[in-house]
Amino acid sequence: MGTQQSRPVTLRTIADQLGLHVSTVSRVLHAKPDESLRAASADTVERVRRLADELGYQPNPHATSLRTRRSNLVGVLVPRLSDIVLATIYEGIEEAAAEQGLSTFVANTGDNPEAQRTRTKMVIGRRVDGMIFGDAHADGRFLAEVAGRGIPFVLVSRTCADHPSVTCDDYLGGRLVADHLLELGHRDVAVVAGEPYASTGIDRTAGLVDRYREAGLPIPAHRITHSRFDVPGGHAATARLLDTPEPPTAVFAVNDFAAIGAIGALREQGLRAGADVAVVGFNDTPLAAELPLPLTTVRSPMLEMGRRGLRMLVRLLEGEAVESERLRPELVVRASSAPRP
Amino acid sequence: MGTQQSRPVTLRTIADQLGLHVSTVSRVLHAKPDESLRAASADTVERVRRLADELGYQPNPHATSLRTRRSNLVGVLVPRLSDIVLATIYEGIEEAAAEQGLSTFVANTGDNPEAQRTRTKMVIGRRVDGMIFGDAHADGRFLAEVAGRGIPFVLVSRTCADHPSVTCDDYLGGRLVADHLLELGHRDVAVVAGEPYASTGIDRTAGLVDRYREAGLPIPAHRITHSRFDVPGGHAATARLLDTPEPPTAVFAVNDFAAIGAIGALREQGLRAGADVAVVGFNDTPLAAELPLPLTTVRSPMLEMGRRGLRMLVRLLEGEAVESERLRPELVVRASSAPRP
DNA sequence: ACATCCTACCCAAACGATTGCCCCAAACGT
DNA sequence: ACGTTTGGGGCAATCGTTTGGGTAGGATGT
Repeated sequence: MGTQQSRPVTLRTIADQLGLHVSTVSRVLHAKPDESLRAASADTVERVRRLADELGYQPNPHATSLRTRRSNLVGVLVPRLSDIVLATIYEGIEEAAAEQGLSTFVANTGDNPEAQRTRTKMVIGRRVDGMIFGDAHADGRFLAEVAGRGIPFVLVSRTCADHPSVTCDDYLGGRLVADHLLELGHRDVAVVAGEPYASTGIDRTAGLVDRYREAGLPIPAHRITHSRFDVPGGHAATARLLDTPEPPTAVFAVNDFAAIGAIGALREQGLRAGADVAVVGFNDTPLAAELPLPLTTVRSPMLEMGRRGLRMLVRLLEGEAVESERLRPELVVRASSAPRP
Repeated sequence: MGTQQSRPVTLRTIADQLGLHVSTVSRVLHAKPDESLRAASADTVERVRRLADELGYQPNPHATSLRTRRSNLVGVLVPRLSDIVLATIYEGIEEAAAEQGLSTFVANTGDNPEAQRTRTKMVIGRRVDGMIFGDAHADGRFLAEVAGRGIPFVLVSRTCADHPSVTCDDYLGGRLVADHLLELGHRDVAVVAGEPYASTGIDRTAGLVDRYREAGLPIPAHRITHSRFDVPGGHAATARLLDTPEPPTAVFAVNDFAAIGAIGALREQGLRAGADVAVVGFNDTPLAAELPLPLTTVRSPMLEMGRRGLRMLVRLLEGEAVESERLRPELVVRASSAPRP
């Protein structure tokens, strides 16, 4: 824990106490084993190390960053941390960052372009080494700007153009859902497709739509509607989808929360989710399994996505060429998806 | 947006370009109106300002921090960001921090004392000006250590000893629940009390228990059981509570997620939440209103708690004396709390 | 005409760590 | 015996800001 209370211990504290020069102490403490051997005698190395942790020495990161032009900081932008999906991804990022000795700044942008700009500027002002965006918009304008300014970054959760990203294979996820619903006999499915600018929703929808088309059952446009990624969003969207002479026999919501909203909307119309209408979500958030009506959903490796995203950024910062990763989703069948009535 | 791409623009860039000394530029850019007037002529001030934002100058925070020994950084520790309650509180913190020109580091500790120690150390190593703990443990040992080291901090969500904190008035919240259940005629209520080290659960429980005692209906010890603050935790705890000859007619779970778990456990026993057994949660998370069985709960001002927590820390850093704040909870009655059958 | 006071700046020393270069002494080679 | 290497460290500049002191030249006061 270090015995110091007021005076911060610096390299000089140690150097003076040992009659050495700060540069020597710096080399001893900083360099890897191979280096420190030629920096000082084994005996000196030992004395320096011992005193350093006796005093609880911790290098001043501001001084280091100033000198090295490397902050060991990364900025993370997400739509909302109170969305458990992004929160979990961020947990992965933070975990991996800590392992690498990096720290992260995270900020919400609410998917608002202006906030994206101002928050990015703030974060860059803090001299981060790189950034991770969890709120990429399909139109890619903002990210093009950032790339143009030479800031290294990677994307998580959503893809955009060919910026490096770590995502779930959302398209495949959509296909898995289609396979499942086809198998259950559903010929008429509606999609709560999420925000139109999010690749997650776009790709999940595309996967399902393509698979249905391949099965000879093209999904008409009026069966697809956009929505927010939350409960009220899913509720409203589903209400719209049900406002038709013949309601669909299955609803695919591209997000678990939207799916919960969908269940609510169904109930409101006197339809029983899981019996009259199959409902499938996406992400397998912890709640899905524990709902009164356990939710069929697609598990996406959120924590892993965050971890890999950070490691990809690190490789990028080291100058390596990186390639986008697409993680494998997995269908989890539960009670909410019933066979076609 | 700044026209620079590679060479960072510093005070010197501006000074050289204007034939001034960096110190002059620094004063012009840094000081408040009253100061900058005596730092340079109105004309010079104007030229400096114009060039600064033409070049998109952003002060290097590492240099500033090194010099001033103030980092404008605050560290935040929470049990888990993927818990929506803490995530929301953190959003409030981050929001308020941004308004004050501060940045935050946030880390999960999982309520694990060792993680609390190592993460705190990391954060302090980053030279934060102060900290906010959302994971205080009732036993206060760790926080006493931190206080002993002279790190300024405040608590949010949970209280501990007399460290300054911003919390919901959890005790009152518990009483509100008791009032409600008493009014409904419930004479036999069980409590899913959360983690034993969290003041939230402790106080909410105490509020309910005290009120019931005052009503002449003391709650026996076997009606109270601890649990994790999540769905499986609430499920398991409720299962234990139901494993008795005469099940209670109402269950108070000190957290919405635990309440959802409780509803599941009831169903498993063939009991209908909201009909056979009243269920009340706490926090009024966005889900509560949207559940298949809308949940009676107590609204706690989570975002506001975060915002106030940060502002309290700022006051503390400015040397003001601060006093703990207890925010008002509000009972929200929904379908899950039925009158006693 | 002299001291005095502003005005509008400049100087230089920090803050703490990193790093290319230099240097001294002992050891070594031939 | 003398030049060369090597082991063990010291020197000093540098990163970008802040801030407690100057100081030169003009205006002001008497």
